[in-house]
Amino acid sequence: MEKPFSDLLKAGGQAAAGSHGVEDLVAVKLWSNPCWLSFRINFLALQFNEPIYRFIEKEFGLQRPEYVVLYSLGLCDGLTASAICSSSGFPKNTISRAIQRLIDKNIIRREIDPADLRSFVLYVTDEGRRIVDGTLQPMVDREKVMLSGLTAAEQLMLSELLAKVVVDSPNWPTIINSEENEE
Amino acid sequence: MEKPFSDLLKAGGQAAAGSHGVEDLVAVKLWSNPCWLSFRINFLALQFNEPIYRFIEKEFGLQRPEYVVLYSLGLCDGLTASAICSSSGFPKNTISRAIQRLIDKNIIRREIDPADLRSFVLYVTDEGRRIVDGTLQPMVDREKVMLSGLTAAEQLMLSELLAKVVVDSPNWPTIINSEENEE
DNA sequence: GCCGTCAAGTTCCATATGAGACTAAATTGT
DNA sequence: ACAATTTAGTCTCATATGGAACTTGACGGC
Repeated sequence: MEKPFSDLLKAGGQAAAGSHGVEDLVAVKLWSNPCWLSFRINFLALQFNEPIYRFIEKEFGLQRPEYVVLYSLGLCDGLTASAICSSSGFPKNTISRAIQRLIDKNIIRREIDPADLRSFVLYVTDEGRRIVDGTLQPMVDREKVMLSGLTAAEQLMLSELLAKVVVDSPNWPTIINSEENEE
Repeated sequence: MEKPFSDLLKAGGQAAAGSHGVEDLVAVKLWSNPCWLSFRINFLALQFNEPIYRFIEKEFGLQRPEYVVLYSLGLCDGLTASAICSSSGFPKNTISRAIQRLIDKNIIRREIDPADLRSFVLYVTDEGRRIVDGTLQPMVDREKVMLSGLTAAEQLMLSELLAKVVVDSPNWPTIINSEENEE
């Protein structure tokens, strides 16, 4: 009887890794988990987000949705709220609130879009730019730390594989088909 | 002047990928983002979690922390609350509440740990097992969909690389060093 | 064996969060 | 050109969430 491919996948890298250090239940979730991808992804997301957002909150008094808005504008000034929503996955009322607060704090400013009177175009202020600049380094450093167990070639490979999956995402269904669709 | 390695990393796979399909701002966050890792990881975590937890909520009436507890016990029966906390990253009061609700719904049961009267050992009931069985397939399917853009070899490579990073995680500092430590 | 410290869970409470209703502007069809 | 539909953003409200204080049991030193 042959080992199915799914077993290979979930145990991927176990032999090479050994098991020093990592906690018992984490080890189980790593190596004996039919949903290996989601555990690994969620675990790593948490390892990044938790310290970073704790730092940003403490140092600059911004909570996560606020920082998401600011960071998006830092990458690409002049966005609308809805663009930020759909690229970040936060619901629009959460983003709307975050934008209000950032405006109140004078971290971003808002202009009416003459082309569409329903929407607003958002810009980072000098104060906002200062905050982005103050957070970028810790974030980049955190990523460096998290990647430090991989060789340069492995990092590049990981980057490429993840990007490939993200690029493929528009092809995925968003709805999970339950047994029957009633009505 | 040479292209620094960090630029290579963040643009990893761009040439191969093309840019069809993926939304404008997502494309920016993919290819022009100093924090490429955290964006990709968070984006993919969301793409998995959102539909799955929506489904579980609708179909079984469990919210995320409740399901996290149940899933953990499904992998490894007889855990304590604190073990689930530290492997999942949820705070202990959230996990405590989730456990209470699962007990009320007769999805798990709790026994006193004779070795430590402070803690309880948790077990999945038949009803709980039924729920785990009912959710596993959709979760595995969702992962399959998300990975369908990669070849089998690439999937294995991704699995190994992510595992390697997770295994390395005990070596990372949890605290971000701000400029100065007051007091 | 007793005291100070630590660890497991629970409770309290202020706050963040998101579903859904709502307003107003754009767009589409006829 | 006007109704019908869609889209941007806001508001209301019930609920989920996590920090911090708290309770109880374990453990280590003397």
